[in-house]
Amino acid sequence: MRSALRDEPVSVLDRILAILDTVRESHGSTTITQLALATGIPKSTVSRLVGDLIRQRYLTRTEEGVVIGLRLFELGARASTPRRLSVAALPVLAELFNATGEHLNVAVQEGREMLSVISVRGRLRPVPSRAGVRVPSVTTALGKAVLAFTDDEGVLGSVFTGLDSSRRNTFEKELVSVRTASVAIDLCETFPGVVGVASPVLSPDRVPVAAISVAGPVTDMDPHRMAPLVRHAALALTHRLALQVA
Amino acid sequence: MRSALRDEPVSVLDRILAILDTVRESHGSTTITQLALATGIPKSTVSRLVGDLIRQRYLTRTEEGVVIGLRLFELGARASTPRRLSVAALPVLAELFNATGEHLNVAVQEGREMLSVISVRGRLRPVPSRAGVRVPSVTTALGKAVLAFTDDEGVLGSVFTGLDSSRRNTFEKELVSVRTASVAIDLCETFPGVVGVASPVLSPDRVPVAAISVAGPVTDMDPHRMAPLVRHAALALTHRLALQVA
DNA sequence: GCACGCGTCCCACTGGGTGGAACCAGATGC
DNA sequence: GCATCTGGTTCCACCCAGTGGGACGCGTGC
Repeated sequence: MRSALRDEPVSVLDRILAILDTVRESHGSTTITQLALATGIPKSTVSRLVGDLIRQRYLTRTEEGVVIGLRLFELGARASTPRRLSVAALPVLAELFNATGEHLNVAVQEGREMLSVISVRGRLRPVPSRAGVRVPSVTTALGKAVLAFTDDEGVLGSVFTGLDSSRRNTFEKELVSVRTASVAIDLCETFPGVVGVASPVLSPDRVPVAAISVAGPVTDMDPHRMAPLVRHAALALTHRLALQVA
Repeated sequence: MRSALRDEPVSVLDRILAILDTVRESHGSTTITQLALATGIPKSTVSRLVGDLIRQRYLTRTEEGVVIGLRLFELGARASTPRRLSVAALPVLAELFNATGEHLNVAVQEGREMLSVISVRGRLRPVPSRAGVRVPSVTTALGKAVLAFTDDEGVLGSVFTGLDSSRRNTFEKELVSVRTASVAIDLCETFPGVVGVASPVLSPDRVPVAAISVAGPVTDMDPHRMAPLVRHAALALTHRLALQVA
């Protein structure tokens, strides 16, 4: 039916979430018309839904268009996983930052990508990642660190799709070596000129729940000097999370 | 109609937002049944909606119940106002923290309360406020700093309600003096043993958009020493925001 | 003036949402 | 063992909330 560029959301909930996600993806701001086009929802419906969301301050209208509102910020700040990780990771990150001075990240797996949950600014400019942004799992150190310890065939499969068989083979080899070293390296694969070094954070039953990484300029940061520091931090975080149970 | 303890949400959107807000308010976690009771929505409907929200990862199920999920964290991290403020405030906060070493907050007005948008840990334990939490406008330095510069009668009125006429009178006098000093003080009114000192951040057309505050132990922090530092920081932030327009 | 683009509003139609009831699953009591 | 309770899920016939095409208002640029 309909023009249907994509799966058009039918249920009210799907529509609302589609609108929210589209607003998020539109860095900066969107208009009603753009939202209607992007989501495939009729303009009048978008107008009504967005109006309601603005009234509840889940969205806000600025001169430049519609943006995420304060209520969503409030909700996001209470999200369970990021909070638990923050509490446990703060002292670990402080120590790691003292030792390195570089850009730090703690990220969790989200679909076939990694979602940065905490981010500490180092000297890198522009900042390659902030809390709340996604980075690809295949190329980043964060992603490789987690994937190397993942048993879930579904996730691995979905990440592999899109790689031709030769790249896939070298990638699987890389994961094996990451598994033995407990450290993954991203040599300018994701951001030009940026090296990343990451190590996985495991739950008590050895399921990877997150990864912690250091990133710096390729010209001036030695990944092999960073490796033990990052591994130590990840182990410390793993340990603190295990205790945190409460 | 119906039993109606409160305004029962009818539209799907209202129901979803009511559920999300209830999950947020339940520090920790909730169950389907508790949500149904709190929102007045039939259990079967809550079950279906929550199920959908979990499927989309806006909520997550843990052993202890339902909690805020990663997608909401992602959305919240992209919220417009907090981001703009963060970018502008970071260097200002860094300087203020160097000068004081105390707990810092940047907050915006949200209804009759203040919503903390950025929070820097000082030596206070337990931490009185974190990013994403609300504090009352009437007692906090943050709230008074903003209220003193607000013209909106509606907001002032709604904050005043609940104060008897004598308290209201002294409060109005306090706001006048805050207006001349550009600094508000909270002497253990909100948290026992905690002093707060705040100064407003204004938009170019002199509407209060936020406030910046220092908080420390009453035993060991002199509010009058802090006042000029906080005022300076607020002015700097006001200035940086005015430039940021772009 | 006219045309265009964006947002809002209107209102008759209809199918997605609803919710009471039945059903599971696990825990607790006797 | 059976009965009971408490959480959660599933079913499905009914019906009204949500829908969306179209009209409208407003600003803007030609």
